[in-house]
Amino acid sequence: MKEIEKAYEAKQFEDSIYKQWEESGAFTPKVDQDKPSFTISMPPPNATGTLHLGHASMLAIQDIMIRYKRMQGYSALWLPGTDHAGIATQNRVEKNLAEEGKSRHDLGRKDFLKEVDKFVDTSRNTIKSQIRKMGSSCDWTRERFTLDEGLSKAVRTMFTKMYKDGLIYKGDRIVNWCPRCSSTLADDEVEYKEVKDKLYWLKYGPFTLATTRPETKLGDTAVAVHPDDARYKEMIGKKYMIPGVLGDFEITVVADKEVDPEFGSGAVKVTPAHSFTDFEIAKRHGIKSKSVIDEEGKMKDNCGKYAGMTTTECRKEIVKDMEKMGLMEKIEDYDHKLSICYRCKTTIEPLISKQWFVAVDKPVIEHEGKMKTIKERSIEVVRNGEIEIIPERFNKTYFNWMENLHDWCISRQIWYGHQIPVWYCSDCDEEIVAEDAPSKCTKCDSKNLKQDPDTLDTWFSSGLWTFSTLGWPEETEDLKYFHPTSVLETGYDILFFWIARMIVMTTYGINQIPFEKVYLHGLIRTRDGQKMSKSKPETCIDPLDMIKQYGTDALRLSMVIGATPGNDLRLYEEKIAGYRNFVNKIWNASRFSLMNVEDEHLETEFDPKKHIVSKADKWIITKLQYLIKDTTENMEKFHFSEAGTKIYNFTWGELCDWYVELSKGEHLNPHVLVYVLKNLLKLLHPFIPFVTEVLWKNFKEDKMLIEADWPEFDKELLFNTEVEEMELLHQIISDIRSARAEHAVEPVKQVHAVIYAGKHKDFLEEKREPLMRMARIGELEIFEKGEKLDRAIALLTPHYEVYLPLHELIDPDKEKKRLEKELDNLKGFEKTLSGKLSNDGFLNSAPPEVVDKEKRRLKETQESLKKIEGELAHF
RNA sequence: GGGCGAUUAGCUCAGUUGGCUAGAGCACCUCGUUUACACCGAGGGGGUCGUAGGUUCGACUCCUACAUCGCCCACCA
Repeated sequence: MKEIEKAYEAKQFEDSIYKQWEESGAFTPKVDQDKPSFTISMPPPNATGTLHLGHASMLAIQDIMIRYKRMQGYSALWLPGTDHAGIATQNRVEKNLAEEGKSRHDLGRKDFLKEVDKFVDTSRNTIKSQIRKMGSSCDWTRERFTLDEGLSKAVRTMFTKMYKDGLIYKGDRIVNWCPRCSSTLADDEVEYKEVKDKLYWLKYGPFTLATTRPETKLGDTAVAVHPDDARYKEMIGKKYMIPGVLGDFEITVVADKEVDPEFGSGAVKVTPAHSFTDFEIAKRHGIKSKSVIDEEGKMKDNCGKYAGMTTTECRKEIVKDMEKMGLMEKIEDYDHKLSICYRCKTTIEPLISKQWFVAVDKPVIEHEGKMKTIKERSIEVVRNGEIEIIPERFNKTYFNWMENLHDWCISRQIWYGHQIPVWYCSDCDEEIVAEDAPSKCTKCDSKNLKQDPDTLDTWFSSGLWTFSTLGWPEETEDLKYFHPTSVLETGYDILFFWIARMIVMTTYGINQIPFEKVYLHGLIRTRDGQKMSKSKPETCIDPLDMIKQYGTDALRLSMVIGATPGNDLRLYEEKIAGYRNFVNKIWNASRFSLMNVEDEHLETEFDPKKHIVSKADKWIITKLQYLIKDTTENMEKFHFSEAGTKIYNFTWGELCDWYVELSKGEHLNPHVLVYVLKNLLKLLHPFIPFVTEVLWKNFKEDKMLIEADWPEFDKELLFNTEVEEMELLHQIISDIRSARAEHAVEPVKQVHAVIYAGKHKDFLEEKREPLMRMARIGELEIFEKGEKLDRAIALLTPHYEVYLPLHELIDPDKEKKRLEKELDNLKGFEKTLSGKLSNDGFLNSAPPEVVDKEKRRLKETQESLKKIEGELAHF
């Protein structure tokens, strides 16, 4: 007999349980050649972030996978870490400085970075403790940070390797420039915003042409037309002087297929320095470029009176001036998409600048005797199934993105991050690339060396994540044993940002795939499908707040059940509360059991031959076996929602509603109760680790649940005959309860029941006790068969007939109506079935077992029909 | 412009290679202090499965269009 609290209070237990797990070493797998390994690299949250639902759901899903595999006997490693998130973090610190009226330039690079480190150190601890709150069973002894010693070394090593392979080059190229961040952005770091803008029609020498950016006219060097456009055929290749606000300037007319003759006037002004398309056109035709916008988004000195203005100011002025000069034909309203910075939403200025790039179309990887580009190799590993993406439909998205990949700009003009490992000699201009800072110039021995001031794109280091965290470039035991990792689990929103780059960097860098499977989860949304956004706090659910109120287990379940890979999930508080109720239900099922169990029951090992006694035992044991089978299969297929739902239904609908209820009478069998419960706790543990571990402590086991063995399906423990019988019992009880309610028989009232049970007579006789108790029967008579009773409720099925002779309590009209309704129902069913069975097509084409089933059902329906018709004849 | 997803009860969603008269949770209605749990129990109402065709003996499930909503990608100035 145990004393257990009436309700489960999560916050009383969670922190101490987590501590016990961590201290037990269960999170820290060993390199063990006798065991298979299972590895997940945790997508590193930003070091300065705080836990949001996105993290919470990823942690829940990954923890489920890891705990499951750990219980199955794998050496299961879940490697945690944090990302320095260069631009994001630097922005945060700069913002803090701005409040003190300072800029990063006031501090200088060295002191500014000290400031950032200080900030990161404290906020990293915040996110780490929040990861623990979710119950994440990750190995903190192997925790990494993208900017720590080892990873920085990995970054420099990879950069050097790529440089030597000619994969990294420096070039003047047009880039996405964020004037606010003062940095370049990769193509996929650019977002688009719908804006209502103007389309300006300019009188442009012999042309009229449309543009959204009249200020870039100052940088125009060409006009492009479609090669087949008859209107401009004569002009191709010629040069024209164009009148402008700063005087005439010269342009060349070029023909290019990119130009859409349908749009505007069919002629495009070309500003190679400030437009991606124009840059490409100019390159194709050998046109020079003229740069007129600087890195602060202001007009350059070569812009006369407009010099120093922002592009927006300049646009206003220049439009005014053009109108004065009669150069403006008309201005139309125009909707288009503006490129903005994904971090700060500032308008992007495309401009030409000297940057570092990764060449994606250069064949450098030797694979099966062929030289392949990183692009080709990255596509290949997914196409040939070495890497499997779940759900599969994202393959298409991945291929499409990869195929259209341009050279990747990896330099960023910020201070926080991995500084590019390139040094320039001030004396001889030599460029030295090295893993470690050189002490002197390799060419002229000069000690006047200056490191490239730029840092690397954050995704460069995260691209190495799966192997750099395991010790690369050292050939560590961990690396050999745990890599390639098993599953990479993350949101589909960073398929390109991160997953694609890991595939690129790993297949090239160490000639391995980074992971075997990619599991993509969806976004968590509000109840009405909105994105939760920080700018609208009322739409956000704070996971930490939910944990406080409902417990981590409830939160985890609410994010896993109902979620399918790649699809978004709507989450709301009632849902979490619902799963808190479930957690309490399992708590109370255990509480009931432990109240009815002695120490000896807990101490003896379960012996099916000795301990399985009743048909009820056989029924629940069989159901448990099927549950074990289903759950294992679903876990293997990553169907976590399905697995969770089935365990939920078993726990509530079968164990609690029936087996525990049966146990309140003469069927109490502590051995089976303990056996079922223990197995159930194991199955539930990956989903709701805390409550299951707390309960486990009552079962006198040496090991903690986290280290227990996953249950195995045992087909010796299937008792299908008993299952059928027990389900008949459930049916009778439910039927009687239903009939009582319909006739408004008070729940406390004990009724008289007569059952004609046919071949089930002995079985029901055996189950007399629960039948009477659970259906509230005072006097029960069971016969094989007998006469119909008058003034009684009649429950008529092919397997049994139940009469409840309630005499004066029965309203004959009501009973007649009830029977008629059922009759209608059955007649409809009969029609469907006999229709099917008189159809030759069905009989010939359907599989025999389906035909048999329908035949059986028709027979049963007809039997019921006959009985009810007979009954109705008496009214 | 291209691609993808969703559309099932008032709400949120299941429905696994086509085969019970379509299920669950929440909400709603009726009843309830029976040996864990009111974070509970018993019972109940509620759906022409977005629309229109097609394939099939049989379609929520497969195919084709369309509609609505949402997402992603793309250099239309």
